[in-house]
Amino acid sequence: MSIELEARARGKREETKASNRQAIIDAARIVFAELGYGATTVRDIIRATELASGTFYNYFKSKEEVFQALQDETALRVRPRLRAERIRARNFEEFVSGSFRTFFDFVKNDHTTFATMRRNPDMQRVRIDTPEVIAGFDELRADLELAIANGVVPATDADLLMASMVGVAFEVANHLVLRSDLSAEDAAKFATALFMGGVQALPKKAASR
Amino acid sequence: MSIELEARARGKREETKASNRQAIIDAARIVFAELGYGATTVRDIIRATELASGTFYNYFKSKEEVFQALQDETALRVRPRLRAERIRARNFEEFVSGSFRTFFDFVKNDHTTFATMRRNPDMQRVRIDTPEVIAGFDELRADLELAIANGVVPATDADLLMASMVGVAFEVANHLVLRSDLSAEDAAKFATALFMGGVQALPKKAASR
DNA sequence: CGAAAAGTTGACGTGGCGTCACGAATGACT
DNA sequence: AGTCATTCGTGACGCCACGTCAACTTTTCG
Repeated sequence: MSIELEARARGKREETKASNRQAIIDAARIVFAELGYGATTVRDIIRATELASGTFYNYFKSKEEVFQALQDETALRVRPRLRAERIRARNFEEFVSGSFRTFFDFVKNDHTTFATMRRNPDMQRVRIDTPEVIAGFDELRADLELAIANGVVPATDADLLMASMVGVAFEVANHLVLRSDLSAEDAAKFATALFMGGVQALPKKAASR
Repeated sequence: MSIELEARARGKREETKASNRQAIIDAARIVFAELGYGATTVRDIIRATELASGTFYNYFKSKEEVFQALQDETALRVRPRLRAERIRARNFEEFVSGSFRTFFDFVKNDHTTFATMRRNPDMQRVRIDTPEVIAGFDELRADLELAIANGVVPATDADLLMASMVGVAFEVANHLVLRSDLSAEDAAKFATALFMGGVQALPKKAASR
């Protein structure tokens, strides 16, 4: 019923296109999680769908591109939460703690996404900063610049401050996944304290970038 | 002459083994830097040597293993410098600033090593934490635990503190390579200030790990 | 010197890659 | 409803990288 409605609204062509694309992405998520990113081949992904090999290439150029689509899907879920948290913040402490807590909570709960990057032969990590992820970084930098302009944060290099927050977030997130004795809350408290104490001491700079 | 001496001392067998292994590593360094890690194939590396394809597999199982050997070579150069810097430190400020300065100096000067990870299709980063790299992390954590035991640093989670330093170091290093307006010294000053201000505020913890 | 051990070589079977000619499904138009 | 053009799924194909292995060459040792 709803399928028929959609078909009438969008046309059957559009319909199967969307469904094929999603089928590939869903299959890829499973296969990546099972074999690890490095070991997965395009063929593995195709086999996990009911499509022919040629069809894959109508939608994606390579497994890298599928992975990007996955990452973008994830980033699209997290980015608005982070943004909302920062906007809601009435002071810098809430800005920082809200960001870290939201991110770490997400990592703890959405194990699969991070597990993909982790389940790899040996100690190899793959990180792809997709457009959506980069946009998230830019957004954070812009918000930091705003905070600087408002005098909430001492004038310093916003780009480096952003990079530091990102670096700590990702690296601590790894330990969060590996250590069972570490809660998202404790990790967030740690990172927040580090930055709240740290920003006061940062070297002054005229304008950033 | 020196070759003959070495041959007599070590045996010709050992001699060519070492030379073959090094030839592969050297070729790999060039090829990785040229094509990027992801795009490089084992065959590309072999073609850059004068050896047959079968010979490669007498020395390495895959391109991953060659890359690990490269990483280990690099880590082996940096780790002692970092360690020395931390040992020489007479207080925690020197500990932190010495570490960051040494690391960032290395990244700025030894462009090739970091460039390999960077010259990749799109925005894909590959990071392999080899045994040597992990040993470096462990060493840093141990030194931090020592600093805590000596009361130079407030008692906190040494593992998280280590992760934070590593995260900031790597992420800022990326920006260091990309931004022409950023010197190793400025980056080190920034990171040092962040941590010197931050550690004072860190949440207390009984014993770490 | 001669035989055994160690190591090198490149051809080979396997399988993934991306393409493309074909045919089926769709939708536009009458 | 019927015709036609367009879009898209299909899978066989040529190409190349992979890792192996039997034959060959070099080194070692008695």
